[in-house]
Amino acid sequence: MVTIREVAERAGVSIKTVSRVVNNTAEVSPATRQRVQQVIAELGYQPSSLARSLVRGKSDTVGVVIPLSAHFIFSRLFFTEVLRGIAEVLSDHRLDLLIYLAQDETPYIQLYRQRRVDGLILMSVPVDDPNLAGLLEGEAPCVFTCRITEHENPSWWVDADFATGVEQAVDHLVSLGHTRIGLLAGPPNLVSVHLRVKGYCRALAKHGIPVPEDLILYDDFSSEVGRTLARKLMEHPRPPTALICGDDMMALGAIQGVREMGRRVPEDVSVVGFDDVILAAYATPPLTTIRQDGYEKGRIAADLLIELMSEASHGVPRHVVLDTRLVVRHSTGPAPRDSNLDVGR
Amino acid sequence: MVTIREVAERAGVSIKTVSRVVNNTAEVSPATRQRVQQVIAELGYQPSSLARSLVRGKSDTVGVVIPLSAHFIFSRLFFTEVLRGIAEVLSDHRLDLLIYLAQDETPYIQLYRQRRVDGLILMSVPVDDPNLAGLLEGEAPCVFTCRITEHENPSWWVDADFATGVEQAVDHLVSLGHTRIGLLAGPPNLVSVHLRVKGYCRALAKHGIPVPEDLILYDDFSSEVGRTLARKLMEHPRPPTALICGDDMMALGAIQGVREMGRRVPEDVSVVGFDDVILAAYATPPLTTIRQDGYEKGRIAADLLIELMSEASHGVPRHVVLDTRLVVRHSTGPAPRDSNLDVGR
DNA sequence: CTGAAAGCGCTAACAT
DNA sequence: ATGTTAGCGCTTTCAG
Repeated sequence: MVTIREVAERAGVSIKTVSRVVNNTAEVSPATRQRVQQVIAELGYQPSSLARSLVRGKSDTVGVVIPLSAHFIFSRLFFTEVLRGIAEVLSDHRLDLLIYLAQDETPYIQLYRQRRVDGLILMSVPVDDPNLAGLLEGEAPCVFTCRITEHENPSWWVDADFATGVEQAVDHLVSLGHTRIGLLAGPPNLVSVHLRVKGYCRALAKHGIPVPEDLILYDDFSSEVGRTLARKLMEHPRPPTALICGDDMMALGAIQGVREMGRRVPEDVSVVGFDDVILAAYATPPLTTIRQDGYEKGRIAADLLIELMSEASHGVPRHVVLDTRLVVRHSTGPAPRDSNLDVGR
Repeated sequence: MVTIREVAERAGVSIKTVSRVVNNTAEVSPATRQRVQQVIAELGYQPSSLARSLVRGKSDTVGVVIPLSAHFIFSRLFFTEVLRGIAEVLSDHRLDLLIYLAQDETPYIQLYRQRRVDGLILMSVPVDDPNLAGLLEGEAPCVFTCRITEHENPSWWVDADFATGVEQAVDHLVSLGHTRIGLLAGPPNLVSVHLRVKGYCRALAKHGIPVPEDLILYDDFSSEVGRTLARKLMEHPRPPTALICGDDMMALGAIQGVREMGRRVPEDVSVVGFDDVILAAYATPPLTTIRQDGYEKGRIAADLLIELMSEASHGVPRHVVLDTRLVVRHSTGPAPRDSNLDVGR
């Protein structure tokens, strides 16, 4: 590896002068500058980012922590979109992006303690994450791409308005005549899942429909789980005529499960997804879903972190709530005529 | 930030002893060890990875270079699968993963020159990438997840057997009675695209079908392009009855384009994709496609790199060719009866 | 405009 | 078993 010292020797100057040329700092006589630059080119010298970071006390790297199993995350297309947003903004700011898969209970905060990164972006942190305590005490600059509690807290975050999103879905279904609406909410240790349930209850109440506790199911986001839960609900004595799912993969699985039980989508059962990942539009039938903009979420998360890192005083916590939007496609339709005849039984 | 010096002072030992405890090297008396460990815990000390890397001369980080626009890459689901494979293996080896978006002509090799990473994994490098020269001279340990030339060269790589993959597709279509088969190959600056064309020609020859040069189209992998090219081919005086596409997104777009021109899939036109990303199975109709295992590709790439980095002598170049497999779903069917009646006109 | 020296936080010889 | 001394490659005072 070519070092600054070799360049200095070869150019007949001190290392400091080379440093000045490289960093374009202070004035160096044009002649010297040119000579140094020439040697740099000849030798293919590149300053060691390690040494530089060490002395400057920052790594110019941001860690994106994915605190779930890799398989799980990468199969959630939505995260890919968030990642794209993050990657673009970071790249624009010449910040490097370190992906960190935090399996199990990895104390990923060490990434910062070790100064491997200057800040952290946390994707999908569950409420019971053991790192949360330290993070909330402001140990490291970090922003979350999800809320981590429903109460006020000093964290910086971007998140979608899940409650309103689900409410939009319920409104849509009710307008189609549905009154038995199931909810495959997602894993219970995510705030966003609570919010989905909250929106669901709020919307039903608004329409004067009692909340059917037995139609609210919790489990991981995955098509397999969606399939299983949908089958289960279809076996209910009074099965729902519509299903709202925590994410699109779950919805796709649910469609499959519904069909396996001999029902059609959307003629017999309507299905709504969440996220509007690329898959949704291409599905069979194209999926009605609640859109949240992952790319934008990622961009904002990165912007927030950059702002946070630049403040010496970690300022007042900021958070951004992103709107959701119902995208109506073909997995939802009018409630079947006779679906509510058995109400009185 | 807590440094080794503070720990040493507080524990009343030298920094070297602390170092020994942290690295579990040499023998330290149990009493001392325990005292030091206690202080470390109290102070929440974590060794600076920066300083450590600097002195050890390696960063324990691998760079994954994505030398195309972020949007393009992230919309190619296949890369997400490769990334998952890479991430898992790296994580198992306690190697960090740096994502680098190399827009335009970024000299990404500097990541290594600056010792920011110990090695590079390169995704989808076009033949005209200006960094290739340096890379092939062995400037940095690197492995490619694609071939970069069709000839022998000293690079390490994993890649799928594209030629055979497309050949499998042609065989399938011919067995269904198709003789006019179009190819939406992909961007012309990718070796894998040349190989697709090669397999296509080889297979047609095998079946005694002349190669229809005007049915081979080159352009980026994207559903939009797939749509446009498919429409174009449908306007051909003797349109193909089957389309083989360079990847699944392109195939999905092609299905759309075919439909827009008033033809049905697969009754009038059969469409085959490539990759078998998760989307393929959920599409309408479910897509017949040539499967390549991205996850495996990623894992192997990472394994190869780890092997390469551990060899002082950069050994003999290794490469791995992955099998492809035709997955028949519902986007392909028998050639329409009268499709070849106009052969003699 | 340029250089000498100190030191970022750590590890690795080489003592003791 | 433990400490001292040099650096790793760079930037930063502070002089010249």
